[in-house]
Amino acid sequence: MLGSPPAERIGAVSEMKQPRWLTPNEREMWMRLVGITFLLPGVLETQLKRDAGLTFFEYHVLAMLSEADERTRSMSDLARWSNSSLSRLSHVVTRLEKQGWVRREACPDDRRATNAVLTEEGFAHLEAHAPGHVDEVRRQVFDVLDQDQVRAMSEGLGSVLAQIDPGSSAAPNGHCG
Amino acid sequence: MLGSPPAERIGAVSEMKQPRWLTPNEREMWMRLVGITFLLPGVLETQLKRDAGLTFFEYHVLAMLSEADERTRSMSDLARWSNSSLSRLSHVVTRLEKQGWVRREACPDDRRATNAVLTEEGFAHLEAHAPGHVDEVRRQVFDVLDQDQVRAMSEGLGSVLAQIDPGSSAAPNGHCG
DNA sequence: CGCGTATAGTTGAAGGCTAAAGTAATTTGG
DNA sequence: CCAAATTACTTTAGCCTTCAACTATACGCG
Repeated sequence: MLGSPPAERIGAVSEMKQPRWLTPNEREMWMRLVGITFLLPGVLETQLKRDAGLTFFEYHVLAMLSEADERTRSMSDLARWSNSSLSRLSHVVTRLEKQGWVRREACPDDRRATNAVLTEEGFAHLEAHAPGHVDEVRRQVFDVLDQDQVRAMSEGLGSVLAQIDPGSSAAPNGHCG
Repeated sequence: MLGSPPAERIGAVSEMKQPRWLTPNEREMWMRLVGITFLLPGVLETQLKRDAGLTFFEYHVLAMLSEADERTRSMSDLARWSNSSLSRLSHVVTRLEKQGWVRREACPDDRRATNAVLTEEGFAHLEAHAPGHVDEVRRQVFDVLDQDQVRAMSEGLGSVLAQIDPGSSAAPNGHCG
């Protein structure tokens, strides 16, 4: 239900606003993209859960924190950087806090804001398991792509991402306070 | 925690098995792919839930059924076609059954097997809302890509998908019975 | 100032997903 | 031809996510 329907059903000339069905090429790409969005997180999560006790999303949150100034970001910024809602992030940070990998701090400048800080243990845990994760990413993704393909996909994916998340390119890097 | 670490930490020549960190190009592509896998399903689901009362995954299941022989597939085949576990599919089909969009049928040939059948109402519902969904897919994805980009991405995504789901290309089309 | 609105974040309930275990039928291998 | 292993599917429980509601602070402006 994505490509064009049987010819008989297109007949009615008077019909307004024919849906712009996907071409065969588009449909093929679409099926593949859907397949990847469905399967890739699960594949990576299997390795992460087994080796590091982390969700793919949790790993990503820790990684985004590790690259921030002073390993600290406001919840809102961290949500933007990890492509999540504030609510989802809040729940996850609560979990990570219980593990001792992240700590919440009040922001002195803006008393509405909360900073999430990656703890030493959190950083150590990430550092310990990053190589295994990167290896898995390589095995599943980059080992089957050559440099030109990487460049081409990066370009296309960048366009789509800019479309679905216009705010992402404007993400600040700092924390508050 | 995906690109190379600061130079000081690479110093130890004797260190075995340096992780194969991502190059800047790879890292850029990776961040974009992760962003899309996190955000795209949600974006499409917003439209689908509002207009059709369907999850992205539910829509996909109905779509895969609609294209099968007699709009019927065994649960196992349907799971393969919709990139899901049998368990997830079973839950979803139960839900779709309650809505009257899908019906389960025993398979006469193999009494372990169950066929999922798209009902008339299910097909009508899909047909009614497919144009809106396709429009959304176009807006979010294909309107920002030219034909060459579509071909290039299709190729790259195909390689990755083949890697993470070797069984997907061998999916049969028929139902049992 | 003070009112309305926007921003920042948390929480709780409802529902979906995963993993593991359970049932049942079929195939395989001795 | 029977036991063991495999395949097909369902179910239960627990975790995760989403959605809506709520608190609290900051900003805009008449």
